[in-house]
Amino acid sequence: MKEKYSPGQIEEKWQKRWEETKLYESKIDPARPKHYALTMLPYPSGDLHIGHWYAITPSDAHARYMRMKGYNVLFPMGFDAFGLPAENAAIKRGIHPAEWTLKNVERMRQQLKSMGAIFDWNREVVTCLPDYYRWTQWFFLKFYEKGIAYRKYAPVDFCPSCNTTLAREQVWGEDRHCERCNTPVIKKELNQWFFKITDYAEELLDFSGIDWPERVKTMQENWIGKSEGAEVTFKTESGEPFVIFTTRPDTLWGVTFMVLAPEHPLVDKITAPEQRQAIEAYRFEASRQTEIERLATDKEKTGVFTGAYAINPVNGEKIPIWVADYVMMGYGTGAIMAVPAHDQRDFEFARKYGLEIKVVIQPEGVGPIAPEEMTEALPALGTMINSGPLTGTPGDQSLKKAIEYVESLGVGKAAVNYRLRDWLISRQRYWGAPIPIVYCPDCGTVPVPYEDLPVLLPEDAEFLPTGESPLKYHDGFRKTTCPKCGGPAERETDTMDTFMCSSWYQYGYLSPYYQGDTPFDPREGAYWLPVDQYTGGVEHACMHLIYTRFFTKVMRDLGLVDFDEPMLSLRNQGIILGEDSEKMSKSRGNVVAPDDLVADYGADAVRAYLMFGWRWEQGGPWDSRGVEGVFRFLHRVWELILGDVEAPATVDATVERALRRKVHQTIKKATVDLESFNFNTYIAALMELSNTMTKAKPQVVGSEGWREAQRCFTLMLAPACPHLAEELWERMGYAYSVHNQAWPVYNPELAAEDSVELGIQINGKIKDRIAVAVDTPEDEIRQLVLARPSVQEAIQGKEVQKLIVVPGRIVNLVVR
RNA sequence: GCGAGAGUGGCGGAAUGGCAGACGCACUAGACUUAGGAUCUAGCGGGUAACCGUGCGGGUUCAAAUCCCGCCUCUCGCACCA
Repeated sequence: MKEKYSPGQIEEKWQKRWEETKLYESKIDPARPKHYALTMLPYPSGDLHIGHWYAITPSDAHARYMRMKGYNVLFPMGFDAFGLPAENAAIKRGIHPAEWTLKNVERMRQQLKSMGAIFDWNREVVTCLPDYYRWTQWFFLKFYEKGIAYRKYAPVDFCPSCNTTLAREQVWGEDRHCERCNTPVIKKELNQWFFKITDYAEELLDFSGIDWPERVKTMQENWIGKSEGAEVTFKTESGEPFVIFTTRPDTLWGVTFMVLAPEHPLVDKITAPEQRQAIEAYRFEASRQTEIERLATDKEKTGVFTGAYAINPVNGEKIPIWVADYVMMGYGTGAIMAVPAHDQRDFEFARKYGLEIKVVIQPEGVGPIAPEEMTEALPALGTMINSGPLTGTPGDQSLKKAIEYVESLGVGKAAVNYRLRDWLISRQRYWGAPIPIVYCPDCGTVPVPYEDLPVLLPEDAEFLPTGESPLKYHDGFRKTTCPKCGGPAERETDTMDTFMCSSWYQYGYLSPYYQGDTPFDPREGAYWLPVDQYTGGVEHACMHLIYTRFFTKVMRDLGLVDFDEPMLSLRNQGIILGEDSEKMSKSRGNVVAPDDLVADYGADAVRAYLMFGWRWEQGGPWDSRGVEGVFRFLHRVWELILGDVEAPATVDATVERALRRKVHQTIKKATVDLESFNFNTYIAALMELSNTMTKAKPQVVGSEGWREAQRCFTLMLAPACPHLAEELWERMGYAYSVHNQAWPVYNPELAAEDSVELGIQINGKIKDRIAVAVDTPEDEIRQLVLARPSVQEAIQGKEVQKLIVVPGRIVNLVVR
C-alpha cells in the first residue's frame, strides 16, 4: 500500500456519495428515540468564518455520536437572513439587499457543505423568504390578539448610525452603545411596537428542568433583575399621589426627601414658580447628557429642589421633593424615597445639598449613631428605631412588619420589581419582515387578516436610511385599504427586529415554509420537539436566548406546543482568536480563512484540530502549527489502519490482550468525553490509542484483537473525521456506511487492568513504586512494601505509625 | 461596586482528594538522506544533588492543583437597580 492520505479526493468523493444516498435525511421514526441537535444559525455575511467552524463542527461530532448511539438525529441548518448588513452593502454597492443576501446564502451553503456535517438540507430555512416571514408575521398577529404586542409612544433607544431604534438588549456597555456598530445611542420619542415580555419575567427566572450553563442562567437572572420590596404611595402637599418602589420599607421613617427622575411626568405639575427656571435648566442638561454620552457612574450626584413638598404617609412629615438624574425613569416608577442614613447614594446627595439625615436602623454592637458624624450610609438590616409604632422591631422581621403596616394604612403593598423591559421590536429599516398592521382613520389599528399574509416587502423601495422606515416613502406599500371597512388606510411601515425571526426558527426547520394553518407541521413537532441539544455563542445570553424562551412560553399559552422550554440542554463554545491572541479582524490581518485550511489540510484535519486544540467552551488563539500536528496524526492513522506490515509467525498474546485493554479503555473515555463536550480529551484518547496500536501492530497484525482495534478506532474516529473514517471503513472491506454503525460498547472486563503500579509514599512523598496484581490482598501489599530495600532504608530506626493502602492507587507510610 | 468564571512547563492543555504535567505543539539530540521545514527513534518543569515545584498566605487531611479561610491578578456580564 503505497497510496497516501489525500483528503481532497476522499472528502469530495464521500460528500457526493452521502448526498446521493440521502444518508443524512432525517425522517420521523417512532421506533427510534429522537435527538434534536441544533446550533445557532449563521447570518449570511458572505463568508464562513473559522468561528463558524469552531461552533458547528464539534456540535456535528456530538450529533454524529448520538446518531451512532442509536438516536434518530435531526441537525438542521439555515440562514438568519434579514438584517442591517444587507442594507448597508446595498447602499454602498447599489445591489438590492435580497440579491446580496441570497447570493451570500448560496456561497455559504457551499462552504457549510465542505464541513461534511450531517445537516439535512431538505429542512433548510432562509428567514428573509416570504414563505418564512409570513409566519413571523403570523406570530405578531397572534401576539397582538393575546395582548402581548402593543404600541406605545415612548422614549426609545435610537442608533444614529444604523438609523433605527434598538431593543434595550441591543444597547451595551457603560456608554450605552449600539450592539452592532458601537455608536452611542440617543433617546427618541416615538410610537413603537413592544412585546410584553415582562409578563413572563417571573417564569423566565425558572430554569428548573433545563441543563444550561450556570453563566447563561446568571446573566439572564441579572438581566431580568428581580427585586422584592414594596410600593408606597406618597402624596404631594397639594394632594397629588405618586408611587415609589423601595426594597427597604423598614426605613420609611428615615425618609428626609424624595427624588424624581428628570423625565418624571409629575415634575412639571409640582415645580414651584420660583424654581421653574432651575428645574428646566437641569432637565435640559439631563436630556443632553443622555443624548451625548453617559458619564462614569462615580460622577458626583447632582439635583435641583422643585420647591414642592411631599407628605410621608407613615408619619405625616413634610419632606422636600428634588429632581436628580441618579434616579432613572426606566427603572421602578422613576421616583424614590430617599433615606440618606441607610442608602449610600442618598447619603452622598444629602451631604452635598445639606439635607437632613435621620437614623432609623440601629446597627448591632454600637451605641447611638449621630448623623453629623456619619461618613457613609449604614445599609444593613437591623432593629428599627425612631419608627413610631414599629420602633424596636428586630431586623429579621422589619421588612415584613413594615409592609404589613403600610398595607394596614392603605398606602402601600408588597411589590416585585423587574429590571427587564418590554421588548421593542419596531425597526425603521427596509430589510426586515413588515409589521402586519393597518391604520385606518375610522377603525384605528387593524391587524392584517391571516389570509392576507404575508405582507410582502416591496422590491422597489428606496432604502436610504433616514431614521424613518424606507417603506414610509413607498406609496404602493403604504397606501392600502382597511381590512375592516374597506376605506383608504395606511400600513405600518416599520419592520420587525430580526430577533423575531430567530426566536422560532427551531420550529421552522420541522417543516420549512409550511402551508398549513400553523407555523409548523404538528406531526413533525410531536416527534422532534423540543430541541434536545443547543449550541452557540454566549453573547446571545440576554438577547436571542431570552427571546426564544419567551416565544416558546407564549406558544405554549397559544396551544402550539406542550412544553415550557425550547432547548433542554445548552452548551457554549468559546472564541478562536488570531495567532497574535487578538480578536480576529480584517484590519488586524490575523484572520484565519477556513476555505484555505480545507484546501491545505482537508476538512477532517480542521475539524479534529478545532476539537483538540482548546477547551471547547473556552477557545483561545489559533496556532497554525497545531493544525499541522493534527494533519500529521491523520497521516499516521492512514498508515496505521491501512499500511501493510508482515504478519508475525505467532501473535503475541500478551500484547494482544494489552491492546484490547487499551481499546476498551478508549471506548469508555471517548464515550464520556463526547457526552460531556470534552472534545479535546476525546481526540487525545484517540491519539493515545493510535500510539498503542502503532507499537503493537508488528506483533499482533492478523489477529482478532488487531481487527477489533482497527474497527473500533475507525468507528470512534467517525464523529470527528467523517470522511477519513468512511474511507478507512470501505478499504477495510466493511459495508457502507460507517455512519450507520453503532458506537462501540466497552467491555469492563477487557478494560480492566490486571496489574497496577502503586506509588509508595513515605510521609506523603513518593519514594518508590511497586507493581502488583490488581487483586493482591492489602496484607500482602503491606508485606511487599515493607520488604522493599528502599522502604527498609527509609524507616530504619523509626516507627511506622500508620500504613495506608489505597487499592489500585497508592501506599503511604507514616513514619516518625 | 455587584455577579460569574479562571490562574498548572516555553505554548494549548490533562489530572476534581491518592504517583502533577496525559495528548499535542515548540525545542534538543540521533537515524535515514545529495538535501530536509518530510519521516522515524530518544529526550524534554526547575535543580549537579538532597530536594523544590499547580497565582500568594494560612488551614483541614496519612495524602491537596483538587476541600476550607484570607488575599492578589486576569477575563466576561451588569452597573446610580432605589
